[in-house]
Amino acid sequence: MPEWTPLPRSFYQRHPTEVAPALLNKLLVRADGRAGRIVEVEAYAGSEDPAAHSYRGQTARTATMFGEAGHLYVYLSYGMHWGSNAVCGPVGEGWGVLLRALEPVHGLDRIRAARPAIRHDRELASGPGRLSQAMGITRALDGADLVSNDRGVCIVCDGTAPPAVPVVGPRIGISKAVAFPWRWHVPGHAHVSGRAGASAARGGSG
DNA sequence: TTGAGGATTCTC
DNA sequence: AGAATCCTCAAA
Repeated sequence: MPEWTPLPRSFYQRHPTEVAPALLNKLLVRADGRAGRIVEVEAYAGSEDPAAHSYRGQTARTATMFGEAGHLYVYLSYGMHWGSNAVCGPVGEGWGVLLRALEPVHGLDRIRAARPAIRHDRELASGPGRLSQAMGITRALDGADLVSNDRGVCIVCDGTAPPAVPVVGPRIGISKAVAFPWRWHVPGHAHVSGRAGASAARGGSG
């Protein structure tokens, strides 16, 4: 694997609506060699965002979200899937960016082994639950530091810039603040979740 | 102590 | 369209 340096703390110390599009085309990397390019993200913004887990203040579940920027916040979704977020902003705000889809780029053998039932590679990590399963992320990694790489999870830049004009739209799967345009993805990318990714895989225009 | 409601995914 | 599955949190 190439030598990569994790993104600095300062990268995360901004509002999630700035951090989220900046994370597109960065790489999520595990110490065992698994790595994937981030192609879809959503911002969640604490007390200003009714859809955020952190909207009503800190709880046991969301403690990591209210901590230092650059740490991994992992939550259980629908009782069976894990969701992975990068905490951002000042301590105490409860801001974060949900990682929704990856294009696997390294450690494909391990990633496929973690997702034995899939038919196509585009289903390996195209969705927050799939992404976490593909990368071996569970609540056990909640609070891991993506900057110091203390527990074998980090986010790096391999020199690829974020898309100049990302696709922006409403977030997926929420029932509050449904109109906030706080989801971003790489245009025309086959590994984006849902209809957009499938359309891109067929050669659609976006 | 209770129960409604999930930042989803898979199969029919 | 419906099931799977269980933690979280506010208290109708």
